[in-house]
Amino acid sequence: MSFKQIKKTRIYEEVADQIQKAIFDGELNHGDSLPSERELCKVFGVGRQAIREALRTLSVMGLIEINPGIKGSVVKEVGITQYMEAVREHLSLLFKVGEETILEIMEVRKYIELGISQLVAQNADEAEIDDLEYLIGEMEACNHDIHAYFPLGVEFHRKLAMATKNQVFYLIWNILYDILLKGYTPILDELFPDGPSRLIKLNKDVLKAIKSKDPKKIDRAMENHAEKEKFDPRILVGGNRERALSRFQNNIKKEEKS
Amino acid sequence: MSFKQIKKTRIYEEVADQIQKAIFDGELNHGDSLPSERELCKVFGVGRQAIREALRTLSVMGLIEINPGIKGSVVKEVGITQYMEAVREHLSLLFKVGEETILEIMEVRKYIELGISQLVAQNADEAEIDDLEYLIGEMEACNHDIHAYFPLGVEFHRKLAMATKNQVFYLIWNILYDILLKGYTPILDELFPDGPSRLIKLNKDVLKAIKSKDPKKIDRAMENHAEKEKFDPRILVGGNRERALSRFQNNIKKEEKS
DNA sequence: GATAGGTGAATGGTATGACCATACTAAAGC
DNA sequence: GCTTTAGTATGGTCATACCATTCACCTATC
Repeated sequence: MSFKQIKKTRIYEEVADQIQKAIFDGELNHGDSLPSERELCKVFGVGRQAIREALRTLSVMGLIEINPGIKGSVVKEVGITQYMEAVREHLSLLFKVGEETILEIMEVRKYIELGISQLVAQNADEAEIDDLEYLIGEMEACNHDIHAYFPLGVEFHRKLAMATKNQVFYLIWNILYDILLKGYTPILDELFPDGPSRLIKLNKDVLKAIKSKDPKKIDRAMENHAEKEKFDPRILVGGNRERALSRFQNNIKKEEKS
Repeated sequence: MSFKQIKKTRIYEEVADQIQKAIFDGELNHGDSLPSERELCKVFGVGRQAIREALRTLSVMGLIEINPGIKGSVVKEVGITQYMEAVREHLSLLFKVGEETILEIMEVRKYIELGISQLVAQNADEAEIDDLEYLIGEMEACNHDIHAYFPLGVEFHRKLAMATKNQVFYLIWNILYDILLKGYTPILDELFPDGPSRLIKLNKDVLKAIKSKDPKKIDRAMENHAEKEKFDPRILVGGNRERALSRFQNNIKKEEKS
């Protein structure tokens, strides 16, 4: 025997569900206007408060856009892109990033960036590759200023993510970077006291591997990149911050000697 | 010269922002009760409707829980886990999955699962490995029934994702699978008319590679797995559906001969 | 004394009606 | 023809009233 939910006590939910369904079923399409609140009251036979709360939830979910004035509520474009954008906005506000989360994100990023590089090798056109080369040039121009370099470095990887022509990759990359950058940015000087030259070289190696179109070379270059950019997340979020930081810097020096 | 926003015309937004800020700043913690709506009216000096809409948005965003009755509104636990869960719920309802999206998700999944497997090799304890072995046994027990096999197959990969001990991997995996499964499930018979034995073997190979703890073997096994499970997304979403399906089945036959 | 059941107070959910601020529209004035 | 102005429909807000649910407390019964 299986019983069903008797009823949905909350009217605004019922209203929201019906409108949502209409959107998914294609009865309401991107750009269409919804009836005004007062009309919806009549249509659904409920009070305006209920309608308003329903519309409010749909708005927060990113399905509709509520405009004051005569324009009213219109159905927004829905797709993974729009939704993920909304996610990203919220997410960057949303939570306190802990030590473990940073580390976990770094691990995931490693494989995401690996996938991105492989796809770029397959899908990028020449203009995009040229763009990337140009960026590397820009990086070298600001040789010893880590603050000038950093946005370029991020842009380089963002362009890579875009050149995959795969929006899911691009969006996941965005989400992960949003979180990581919040941590990186304030401590650039501490992390890279010797300037960006090391990082620039890593990027160059990655691009070179991509241009070779040899999956194995890309694997190696990305592995190296991930390895050398990784640092102890305690640098960001406390714990044995000092120790972690000096260990990281020692590692860099060792690398450079070898 | 840089001017700032003059004012926020919408009161409910202002209220929502303030409460949200209080939550992030730790003034309101997980489990705390918010004042009742009528009290909040007095505190903010606004009408109840504004308060309600503010609470509604916070509720949709997953920050608070609104309980009818004397309990009132309480602050929910916020973290990447909770947030991603909310995302997942919405996402699975949210959009029409197109041909390209499916293909893109498959590409991303390939690298996510690769990362998962590598991490599992590093982090899984024996009990978890035993669990996975047991699942393989279960799969073999339902040898020719693809419908009996399928949930086990999904569970196998879910357990893998969990055994990474990395929640970000787990959550991304969940999101991607939610979307893919909506497509797979209704067409199992067409996709795998010869039953699940092929798939079981792939899973066995993956587990074996993980147990070897050899990153290269894992790479190879996952590459193989991704390659052989991949099918033309047109099977799911139209287009040259018939052609795509028969091509997929021919590929299977070729494999089996070789 | 312990348990079952009732009672009331506080809460969120809904309805109604009024008014405001905004944005567009169309008529009026130049 | 252009600018200005008044009108109108919309979402945003407030106030009030009442309903439904929940929980805590009290009472009555065993």
